[in-house]
Amino acid sequence: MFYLTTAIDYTNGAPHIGHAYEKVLADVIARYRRLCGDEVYYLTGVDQHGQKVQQTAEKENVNPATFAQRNTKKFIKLWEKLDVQYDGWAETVDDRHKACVQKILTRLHTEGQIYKKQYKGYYSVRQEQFLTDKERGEDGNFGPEWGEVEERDEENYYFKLSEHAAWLRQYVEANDDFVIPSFRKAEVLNAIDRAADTDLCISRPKTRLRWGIELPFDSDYVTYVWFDALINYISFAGYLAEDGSNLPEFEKLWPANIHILGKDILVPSHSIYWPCMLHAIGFTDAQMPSLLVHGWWNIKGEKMSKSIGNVICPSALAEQFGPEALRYYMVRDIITGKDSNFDADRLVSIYNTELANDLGNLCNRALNMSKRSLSSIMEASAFDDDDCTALRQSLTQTIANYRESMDRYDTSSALAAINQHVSFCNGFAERNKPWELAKDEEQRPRLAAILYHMVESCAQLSVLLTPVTPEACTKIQHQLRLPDLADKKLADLQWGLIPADHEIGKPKPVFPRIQLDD
RNA sequence: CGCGGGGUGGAGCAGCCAGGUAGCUCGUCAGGCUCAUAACCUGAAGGUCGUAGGUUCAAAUCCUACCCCCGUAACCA
Repeated sequence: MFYLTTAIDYTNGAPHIGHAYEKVLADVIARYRRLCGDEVYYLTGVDQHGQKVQQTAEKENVNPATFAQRNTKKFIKLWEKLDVQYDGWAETVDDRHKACVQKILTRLHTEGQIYKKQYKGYYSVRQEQFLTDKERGEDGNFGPEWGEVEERDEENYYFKLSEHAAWLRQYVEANDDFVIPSFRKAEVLNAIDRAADTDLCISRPKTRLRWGIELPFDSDYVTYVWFDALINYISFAGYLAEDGSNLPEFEKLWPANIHILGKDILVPSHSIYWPCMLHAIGFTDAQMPSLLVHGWWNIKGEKMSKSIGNVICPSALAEQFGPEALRYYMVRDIITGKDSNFDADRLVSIYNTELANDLGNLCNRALNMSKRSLSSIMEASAFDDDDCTALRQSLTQTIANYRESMDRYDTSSALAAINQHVSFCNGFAERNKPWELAKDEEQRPRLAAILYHMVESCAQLSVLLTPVTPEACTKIQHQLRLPDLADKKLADLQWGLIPADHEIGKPKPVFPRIQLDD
């Protein structure tokens, strides 16, 4: 079983390109694992609790549940539009999730992992947060942006994070695949040292925050973000689930093969709090998940932000260019783990060259020539030569490279591998000139072999590309009149997917070029 | 003061962890082809791999110092 999750998105606003990237990346990986023949469980969802949601809802004069639900719908709609197919959907308001959270809190409280402590400090009423010395200006006072600042005493509950720091350090040092890519490891180790002597506040008094899960041992408090949001990864996987809860069997899913998340939430939440929480609950080293950390899409070199006003709406892009063009771009023009610049012109350029001109055109010319000179019958031929052998080798190599890259979650080079074979096929056509062979009846066996090699390539490529552009691949398979290709696994990709004397269908461009008007 | 990432032909990037002819896509230029989605194929020009040292037979890749860009600054109760 391959269990993967994404971060759950905060329902305080509408989804942007970063949200879309993460879910599409996860979807591509999930579909790839299915192609490998794995059983896959893909969990994603939304984080609906918290102060921001409560505040924004109040401003709009609706209750937080309604507000959160309204935004949740925007996410669900987008995943439909982008053809993101998940198996489990996590909403933190779900009663099954709440029950799991409360069971865990009860247990840790009973075991003394959670304790109550008083804190005294300066509190900004406007920002609704305590202030530290870092918030002080150069003159030592809190600036006007904080509004009225008052001294407050407040009691809260803390999780004994510090007790797990030593364990975590040795675990992270010993396990290179805990954080992927590995260059993020240093960051995590540094953060562990900083967290070593600090415990984690996990509550808010209801006087300040009502919109959350109540502490099972103190009804004056709700739990704050960590013990709510992070637990979704196990609660919706069936951890401590009641009978009849309609959740998966936890033992089958856990540990998660990968939690996919952005670099912004690696430290401290996912790389420190989460493993320590799991450790506190009793999970062993072998039961720890891996973290696949992706980078950000920047806009013209700048971070995307509402205040700059450069936020990109994935839904509008999907409508303008088509969901598959967007999917392809998002896993092609960024190296998993690193940042990249989002650029609609590049999206169009990459789509037009790689999908329309190269692959789409290859399919189209192969089918069209077969139709014209073979009446669409892929007749058997005994002809073979070095170039045909080279094409078959190229395809074998492409599949191997594709797998190797996908296994590292490097979607960009996996697609590059596909493109390499597409280029080979287009060159193959130029070298063998089937349009000339067709004029000479004596060349018929060679003609049939050349076209077979091209059409067979289209068939195999249509399987390889399925995780990224499922719709288009279905279209190709339909034109080949081989709908069964949709059920093929990678292991089935042996030469000869096209049966001898099989009749293929009519060509129609599957990746129409995108024309920009201006 | 910190921490993380980055500086590679016009543009965008890979390569660096496990040193050994500098690679990819786009763009540019010159040819070719005509089956195809004004597509496709071939060839060419273009880089002292941020700077300065060091290690080595050999460094984009390892070490040291420095410069520049981006992000982040936990815990915030």
